[in-house]
Amino acid sequence: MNTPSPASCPPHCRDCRLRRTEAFTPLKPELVDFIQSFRAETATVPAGSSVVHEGQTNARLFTLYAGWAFRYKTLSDGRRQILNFLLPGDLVGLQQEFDSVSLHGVEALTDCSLCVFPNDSLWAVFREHPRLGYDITWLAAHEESHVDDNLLSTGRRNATERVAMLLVHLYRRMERLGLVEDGSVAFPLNQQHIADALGLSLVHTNKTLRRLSALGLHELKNGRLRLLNPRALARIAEYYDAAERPKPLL
Amino acid sequence: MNTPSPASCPPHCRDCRLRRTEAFTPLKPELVDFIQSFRAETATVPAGSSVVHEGQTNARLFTLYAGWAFRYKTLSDGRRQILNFLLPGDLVGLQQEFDSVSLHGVEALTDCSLCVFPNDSLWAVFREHPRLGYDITWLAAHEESHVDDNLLSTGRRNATERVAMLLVHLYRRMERLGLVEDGSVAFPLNQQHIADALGLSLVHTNKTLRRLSALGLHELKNGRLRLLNPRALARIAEYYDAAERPKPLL
DNA sequence: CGGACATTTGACAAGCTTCAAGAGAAGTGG
DNA sequence: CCACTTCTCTTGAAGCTTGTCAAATGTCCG
Repeated sequence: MNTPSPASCPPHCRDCRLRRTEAFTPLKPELVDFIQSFRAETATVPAGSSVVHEGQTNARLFTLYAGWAFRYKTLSDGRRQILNFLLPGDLVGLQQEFDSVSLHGVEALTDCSLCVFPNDSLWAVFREHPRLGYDITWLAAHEESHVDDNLLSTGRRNATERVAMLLVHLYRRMERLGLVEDGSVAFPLNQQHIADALGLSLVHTNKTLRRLSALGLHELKNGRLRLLNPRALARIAEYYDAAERPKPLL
Repeated sequence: MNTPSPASCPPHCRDCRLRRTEAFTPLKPELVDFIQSFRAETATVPAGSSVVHEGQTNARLFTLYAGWAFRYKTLSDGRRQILNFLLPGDLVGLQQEFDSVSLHGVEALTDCSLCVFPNDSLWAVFREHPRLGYDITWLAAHEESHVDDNLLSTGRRNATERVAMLLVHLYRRMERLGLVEDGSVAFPLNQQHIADALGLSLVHTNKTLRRLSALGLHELKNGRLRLLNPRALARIAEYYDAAERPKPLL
């Protein structure tokens, strides 16, 4: 076990650790209470396990409370593409609420804690609390924007640019969540994950990572990522820090 | 001018041509009337023109009523990635409603007719008509699923598979809209568009297209696409016809 | 006819993938 | 505590897919 057990969801959403950070928009207490009453259960899943299978029916809607996960799709011969990474506060499973069949899989990278919402109740949320419906749409639009970025990377950036992009992007997201410690962030991906996220082979991913770290741009060690030259990495990736606004949290 | 002027939005949404097709979910007349009252204006834009610039502020939200368009992102040296294609009925501009700055551009491929909605009014829609808010979320989730597919293609499919995917995908979408005529559909993309959508170079796109058409799989002529061997194309692309359900329409 | 633009083709270069194999690191069981 | 296994990381070499360069052909339109 290389990842310590993550914080579990507190029994009361009012005590939610995430809501206290700058990363999320404040919500009226009565709405927080509604979210809690809406929540069907809390759950934990171990690192490496599948949270939602590709093609699974009746997958649940949930918020990732702690830990890392990713969405992915595969082709029949096993080629896998990671679509985006999921960090605490991300809402997962909207697509299957509408489609019944999940078109992508979700896998836990570390042990994860989830706040699980009941099936087929999404319409009730919109009807009773339009504000939350609006927030959900906000989250959906922002997840799409992450996928847009990844598509630009795999389609038009070369290997070096892709790797730089991934490192800066994930570092910034963790930073946003207040999860920088000693100038580094937890980084539970192995090189196969990076390769699958960037549309590269494992070998080429390794060589590209080595080149960047030999240039002194980053350090990846003991499951933690440190950006030694964040400006250079951002320049390579053309990463524009879009002055992230607080996100809604369900 | 190789594309005939598209149908303009009718003055009354109740007369909307799109609503009469199988592709869209029926909506209570009073909601249709609300959408009409919500609509700020109708507009047409000529083929090739920019509808939304990358980085534009205060871009509008609109439904594409007729014609083709696409969303894209570019890098500073001009490399362009097309994120997805927009066909009649698609809702455009949700991301910038939340972000104020548009993170992607939108360009008209053909002359287009748009139903334009006023700025900053999205929250009012959710509040007054949660049903429409729910539908908007549905559309957002589905657009993301298209981008997911494109990311899988550029990340993990080879050139032949990508081209086959694009041809089948766009043909099926047009078919869904009832726009097949004589076994072919309008296809206003040039090879540069195809290349930019698939993350390939123009030259390689050309050679791949030629190979597929030499094999008798498709025919691309006079701005129209005909699938001569749709099963073979679908097999190459691993395209699974997800038995499209009717979509909401705003 | 001339100009602009899209398509097509060939030749060559390069980036990335595949194959192969060794070195570390971490967990398992005797 | 130490072999043993397994998994991840690393490196070199060779080959193939794709990109780049260049130029010809075709098409549309003024």
